[in-house]
Amino acid sequence: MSLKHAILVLLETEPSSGYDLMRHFKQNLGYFWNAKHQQIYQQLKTLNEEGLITCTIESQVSKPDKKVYAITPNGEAELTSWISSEVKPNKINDALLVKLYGGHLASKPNLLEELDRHITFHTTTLEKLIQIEKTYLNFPPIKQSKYLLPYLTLRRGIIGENAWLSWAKEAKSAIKK
Amino acid sequence: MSLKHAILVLLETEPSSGYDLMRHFKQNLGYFWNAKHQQIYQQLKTLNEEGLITCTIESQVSKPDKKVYAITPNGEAELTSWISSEVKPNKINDALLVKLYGGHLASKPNLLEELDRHITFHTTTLEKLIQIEKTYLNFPPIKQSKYLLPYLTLRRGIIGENAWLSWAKEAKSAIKK
DNA sequence: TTTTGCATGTAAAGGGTTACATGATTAC
DNA sequence: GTAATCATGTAACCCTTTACATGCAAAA
Repeated sequence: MSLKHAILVLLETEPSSGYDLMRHFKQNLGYFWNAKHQQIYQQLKTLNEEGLITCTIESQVSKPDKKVYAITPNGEAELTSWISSEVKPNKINDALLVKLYGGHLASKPNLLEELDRHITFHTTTLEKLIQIEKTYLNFPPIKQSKYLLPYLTLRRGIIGENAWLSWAKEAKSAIKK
Repeated sequence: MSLKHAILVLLETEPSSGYDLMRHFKQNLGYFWNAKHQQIYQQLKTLNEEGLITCTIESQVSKPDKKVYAITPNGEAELTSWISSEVKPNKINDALLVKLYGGHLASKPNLLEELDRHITFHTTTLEKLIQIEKTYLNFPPIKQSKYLLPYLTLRRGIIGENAWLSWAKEAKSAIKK
């Protein structure tokens, strides 16, 4: 259960609405945490009931009202304790690999097309991450060291996507033969 | 929903009991699909009710009875149709990266210890995969080409774990500074 | 004698997806 | 006029984890 903690981490940086968090997940954190808006709104409700965050309604000009959530001292305590505890290594459930494993039931063109679709997706993701990295590398050294830890998670994305793509290349040429 | 299909893929190769499948998931497929025994037994029950698999009880000497499941023609049809359809790219939810992202709330030694724990885990996984690869590479060419697709999923594991480890190395030395 | 392996499950709770639902504003 | 962006939610269902539950055989 870490959507809870992912949200707390984001709120610890700055108070945000559910919609803000949603964008954050999509843009910045998408390569390591994903959540749908329904899940985020529900989780915010729960965290609010648990007293880990507070809610303030903000009126806006020519835009709907916003519910801005901020972390409470209790929330900070919960987050700090979680951050200091051990996390289990990630569970991997990869449907594409299940497909490949049983790929003798599909046609070769079918498999290659599917691989290409995924290659397109991963290439786009990698390009986005590289763009973000460029921004980071243009920061002055002080700002760079301030954002080192988020940058390292970005590096994980870049290294991971590169590895995925080189695997896909290998797999494609092996299947073609 | 692919535990269903992961099980069908395995049963398509050979009839197995829930316990057999569980071992299979732990040993061979653990780097791309994970499931607990409770989930497997439940899913087998469902698949049986849906008529995608059949169940035969096998008595054994000095061991408990076994329920051996086999795929039915309906199951084969379902599996073939799934294999030929598109799969969504994997959702990534990585708690360790959430922790790192908010790592300013933890101590440096704490972060490094956690990284080391995960490095140990990934190193062990990689070693196991390399052992399996060695076995494959000693197969005669005909057998190699027969098991090419499962081998490619193994390659994904090896390339992925190598990438993870080189990231972790980079992350550790960046944090130490 | 205690642990490991074989073999199977139920029940409750938690986490995540899909479908349904609304409504204003802004840009094309 | 049509699509996208902003903004929030409920309900049903599906998937996964954790806790509880049993029992024999073999090996350490």
